[in-house]
Order: sequence, then C-alpha cells, then structure tokens
Amino acid sequence: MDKKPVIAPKGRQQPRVKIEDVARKANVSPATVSRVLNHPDIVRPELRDRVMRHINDLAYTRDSAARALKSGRMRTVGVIVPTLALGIFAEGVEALQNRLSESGYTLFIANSQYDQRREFQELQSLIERGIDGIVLVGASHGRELRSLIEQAGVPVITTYVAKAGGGIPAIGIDNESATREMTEYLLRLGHVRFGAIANVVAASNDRSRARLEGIQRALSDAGLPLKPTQIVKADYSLAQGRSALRQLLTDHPDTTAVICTTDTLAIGAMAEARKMGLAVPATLSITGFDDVELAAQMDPPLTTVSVPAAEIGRGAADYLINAIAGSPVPRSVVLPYRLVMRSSSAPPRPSVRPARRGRSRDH
Amino acid sequence: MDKKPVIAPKGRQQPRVKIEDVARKANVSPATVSRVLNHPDIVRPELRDRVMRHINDLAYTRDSAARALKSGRMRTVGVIVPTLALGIFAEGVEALQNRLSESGYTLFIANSQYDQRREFQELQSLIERGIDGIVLVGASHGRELRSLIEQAGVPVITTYVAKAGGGIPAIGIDNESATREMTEYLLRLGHVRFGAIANVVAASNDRSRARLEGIQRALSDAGLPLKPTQIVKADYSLAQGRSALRQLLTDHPDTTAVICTTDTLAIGAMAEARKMGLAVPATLSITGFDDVELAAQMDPPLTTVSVPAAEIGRGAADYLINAIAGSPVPRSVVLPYRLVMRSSSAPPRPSVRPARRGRSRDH
DNA sequence: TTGTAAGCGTTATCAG
DNA sequence: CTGATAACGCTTACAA
Repeated sequence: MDKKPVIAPKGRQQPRVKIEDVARKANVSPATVSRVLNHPDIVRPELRDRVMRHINDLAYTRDSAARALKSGRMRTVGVIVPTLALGIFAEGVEALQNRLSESGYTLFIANSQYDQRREFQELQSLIERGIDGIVLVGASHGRELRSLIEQAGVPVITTYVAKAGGGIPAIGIDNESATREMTEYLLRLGHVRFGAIANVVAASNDRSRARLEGIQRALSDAGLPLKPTQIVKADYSLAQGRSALRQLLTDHPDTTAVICTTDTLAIGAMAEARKMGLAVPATLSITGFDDVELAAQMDPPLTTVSVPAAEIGRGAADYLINAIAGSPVPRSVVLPYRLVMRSSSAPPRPSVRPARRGRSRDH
Repeated sequence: MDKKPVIAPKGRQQPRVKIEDVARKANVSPATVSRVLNHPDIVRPELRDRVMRHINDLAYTRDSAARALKSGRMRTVGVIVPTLALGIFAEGVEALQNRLSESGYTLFIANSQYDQRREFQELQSLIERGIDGIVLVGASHGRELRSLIEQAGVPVITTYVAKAGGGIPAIGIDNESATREMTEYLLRLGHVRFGAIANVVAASNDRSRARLEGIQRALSDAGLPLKPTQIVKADYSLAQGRSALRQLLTDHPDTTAVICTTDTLAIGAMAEARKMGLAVPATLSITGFDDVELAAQMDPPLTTVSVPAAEIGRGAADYLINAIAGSPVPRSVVLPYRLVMRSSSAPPRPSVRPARRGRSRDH
C-alpha cells in the first residue's frame, strides 16, 4: 500500500482515450467514430449504436484542442468586466455564462480594474486563446483595442450602455436618459437645491459619466445648472459615499436632494445622513442607481433606477451566438430601465430656509 | 502545387498569420521562430531580434489550439462557484483570475446555483475543454464528481473550507471554529438566550452547515443547547434574514443574541429589528459572517467574522500553478479568519428578566 | 546554433 | 454507408 506523499506526483496519469482506441474496440475506422459523434444521421443505426456503446464504455470525449485546430472554432467566449466586486457585473456575468453554457460555449473571464491598459492586455491574451466572441463593458475603449478586435475578426458586443463608439454593437440602457428622468422627477417634487455624487474617478467609467451628464442636462434645462462644488466625485465605495455627502453638505448645507450615480454611493450617503441627524427624506432626498438587493431593504427604502443586468447578460450571449453562427444580428439593443420610486425621496420640506426656523409643521 | 481549396473554412476572414509566414519573411525555419518564442535564450541574439521584428510586423500570435494539441497543456484553469451574486465569491474569483493571469493562465468560469448536478455537468464540460486545473467551492461534492476529477487526472483544489472529503485539498477557513468562537464571545458577554439564523437550505452549502454546528456545539458545551425552534433556516437573501428574525422572536421573544451564518442574513435581521423597534445591541445583539463591505457601515456597525476571500483566491491560483508544474504543494491550507467585534453586539440588558433585579453594577 | 521532419487527435474529402 | 488519407499549426527530437 502506498502512503500518499505530501508532494504531488509529477507523473502524467494514464494517457487519454483517443478516437482510435474507440475505433479499434468497435472494429471500425476512426472516421466512423467521428461521424457517429458529429453526423449520427449518416451512419447505419445498428453500427452507430455499437460505436456509441464503446464510446460510453471507454468514457471517450473528444480532445477539444484537436477539434479547435481542425475547425478553427474554440466554442469559447471571453468577457472582461471592470470588476466583479460590483453586484451588477457579477449578475450580468452569471446570466451570460448560463446562457452560453446552454449553447455549448464556455466562458473565459477577466477583469480590468477600470484600467484601459489592463483591459487591452487581457483582451489580447483572450484573443490569443482563440476565443470566438468578446463581451466588454462600457463605451470607452481605446482605438488600440478597437483595432485589435478588428484585426482578430472576432464578434464583439459591449454591455450596460446603449451605444458605443467605433462601430461596436451594444446592449444596455441609456444611462443619461435614466438620470435625466430621475432628476426631472425630483424637480417635479419641488426640489431646487441639488447635489450630485458621481463615481467618475476611474477614467473609463463612462456609465457614471453619462449618468452625471443626464443630471446636469436636466438641471440646466430647468435653469438650475449645477456648480462644480455641487458635484462630488468619488470612486465606487460605500465609504466614499459617506464622505462625499459630508463634503457636499459642508459646501451646500441647504441641499435638499442628492442624486448618486450608484446605489453604493447612495447607501453610503444615507448612512452618513443618519449619522448627521438628517432625516431622509424629510430633510434630504437621496436617490441611487442600479437597484441592488439592499436598496429595497434600506430604511427608508431607496429610490433608484433598476438596471436589467441579467437581461443584458443573456442578450449579449444570444448576440454572440448568432454572430458566430453567421446569423443576422441587430446593430444594438437598448433595454428599458425602470425608475423605482421608494421612500428615500419626497418633496422638500417647505420650511428649510436659512434664518431661524420655526418648528416643522409637516408630520 | 496545392492551391487553397475553393471552400474556405467557414466564416474565417483573412487567413491567420502562421509561423511559416513569419519564417519565410525572416528567412529562417519555422522551428527557429518557434524557438524565439519559447526558448529565446538558445537563439543567437542577432537572429532572435530579426525574427522578433518580423513577428511584430506581422502581428503574429501562436495558435493556442495547435499549441495545446502539441503540448497537452491548455494553460487554462476552471472555477465553479455556487453563484457570483455573493460578494465573497466574486472577490475570490477576481483574485484568482488576477493571479492566474500573471502566470499566463486564463480562467474559465461557471456557476452551479448550489446544485450538485449542475456542478457536475459544468465540470464535465470544463474537463472536456482540457483545463489544466480546477477550483471548486466547499466540501460537499458527490462521489460521481470526485471520480470524474480522478479520472481526468487534473489537479483540483476546493475553497472557503479548511478541509474536504475524498482527498481533495482545500484552502480556506475553519467555519465551525469561527462560529464557535463567536458564540463563546457572546456567552462571555453574558448572553443565555440565543437564536441562530442559518442559510442551510441549499443542500450543498456545507459552509453554513459547519457554521451552524459551531454555534450548536459551543452552546451545548455551555449547557444551553439550542432547541429546533431557536434555529431558523433561510436561503441567502436579505429578505429572508428579516422574516427569519421575525419568526425567531415570535417563538422566543426573550432572545438576546442572534447569530447569523452570513452578513446578508444579519443585515436583514438588523433591518427587521429596527422596524420592530428593537434596539441593537441594547435589546438584541446580532452577529454576521463574511465581513462584507457594508458590515462596517451599518448602524450600528456589524460584529462579524472576516473571511480572507482574496487570499483564498490567490492561494488557490498558486496551488494549481504549482501542482500543474509538478512542484510540491501542501495538502491543505487553513487560513486564519478574524472575529471583528463591532457595536452590534454587547452584553444583554440586565433588566430583561421577569422578577425584579438590582441595578447592574458593572459599567 | 539552426534546419528537417514527425507527429499531437480530429475531421473533411474522396475513393471504394 | 464506410474506410483511408491528408491536412489543421505548432513543437521538439534529431540531424546537420
């Protein structure tokens, strides 16, 4: 009896079963075995069954490297997300993988940490791997990357945005329009002193940039353009949501509505508001973006924009599967977002103004 | 002279640059080009540089299928997680991918939705893809799956647990010991009426099962064994944390400490406690597990167990890289967890009991 | 140090 | 309907 050493044995295990082994056992040629697997309908049923039995007996599976070499197709798709730490991307990737898996594709994953150089490198590595399709996130991609894609001649789709430059097809939502609507909703409630917290620190985060533009545009159109100090830039952490709110209220203590470009920031802002003793929404309305699971469970529940991440993932999978097969595909797919009005937003308190203020009358 | 057949490989655009093209341009043999790429040190520098120039000129990259076929190595690793929706897994996958990428490996990802059958199928598909290593999650894997792994002869490691059955190496924490410590801490604070909320609904969630056992064992050892109604089973959603707390307090209104097997459940429980008007921690102590980003930002901040997810991901990558290379590898790696005492836990209020009691003297 | 040539396992073509 | 055979693009003995 051999005692298991702490050290893994270096030796290669028993050689893989190959098509020839099956052929020999079944007394047919390798070609026939191949046909049984790839075109069962052109093999005499009786023979087909016999071969199949041997295939199962030997637990034979085709070598994917050899298949890929022969056919030029890997049946593999790659995705590069900025990070998996954001639930919204994780959800999209999960849906993408599930749909691809149903169609016999396998998914390579990589992350760029919001760094365009890293994105390029990871993509290069994936292309060298011979992937048949590429899923990216966002609209901002260097022209270097676009020419890499072009040269590789691999179908690509970018996600979470409604359109992208360089002729790259996209599937996602119109981020700018979503925040514009959200802002208009707050305007209708009667707000006039706004603040925005936007995670536009990462150069490549065009989603948040578009969202910020939506806010700015709506407010400009309403004759209430945001001053630079009314916009606090942050990364995507909860803690930055807190400090951003604090800074915003230091500069503009009379703000009544804060629009955040992600739920994470909004949740941080709500936490800070609570700590500062500000009632949400009585004193301050706060809104987010993404509709993460927690949003609905906050106290008060967070008003936000729901992003159909799973649908984006599935749509990207379908797009690529069709494109790879040479089937016709749409140029772009704009998915609907959904404004979810919850209790973190309300009309501003009428009595907020400077001077001494009497007791609030509304409750 | 064999001209290229009229029927080009379906769908391929301009034929790929191959090693022979580079060789011709550089006036060397294909073997030399190959050596420049794979063993640069054994090629005369001058020649090497010339070849390199042509490689760059033509933007040549090796066909990975052909390489894999020849070498029997795909330089590819696969991971199967229950879901990416849990930040803890997303974080681990991200770290895993980053480390693998540094070593020239690419990561296939799949998810099982906590379903052992799906896990088996996904693994089968990955193995057919010729992956060189496998990362799994948790200790519970059917013997069918284990024999599949054995037969494939591919290195494997399972994560987030300290040990697994079937001789599978593991990297992770001792979940049972962690909750035992947490429970003992609450006992030391003076709690005697406990409740547990555990996401043990998914049959394959052995992490939470182990955590629950840790709680039970500590309480049994303290002579305070949990009754079945003191244990509420849930899935891993925030909403279930809410309803679980409500149910627990319906059955045992005098509970002073609730131990949850995940932060998500704990956060749900805290939300519900607030809604019910129960002060945390004054009336009720609540603890979680995972130390997600939000835990520290809660009000009050959540006492929890910090799980080194990134370290687990990196460790799994290193393990596989070594195992694939035939280097010695440890049988298992137990990583330290960290109890993070925050303000959601405190001694029970002395005045909860029936009969009158003197004022507490300790403060 | 560089070139030649033999496969790696599969599948498509063509002949039987 | 089935069998022999020639690639697919690359790496690595082995030869020069």
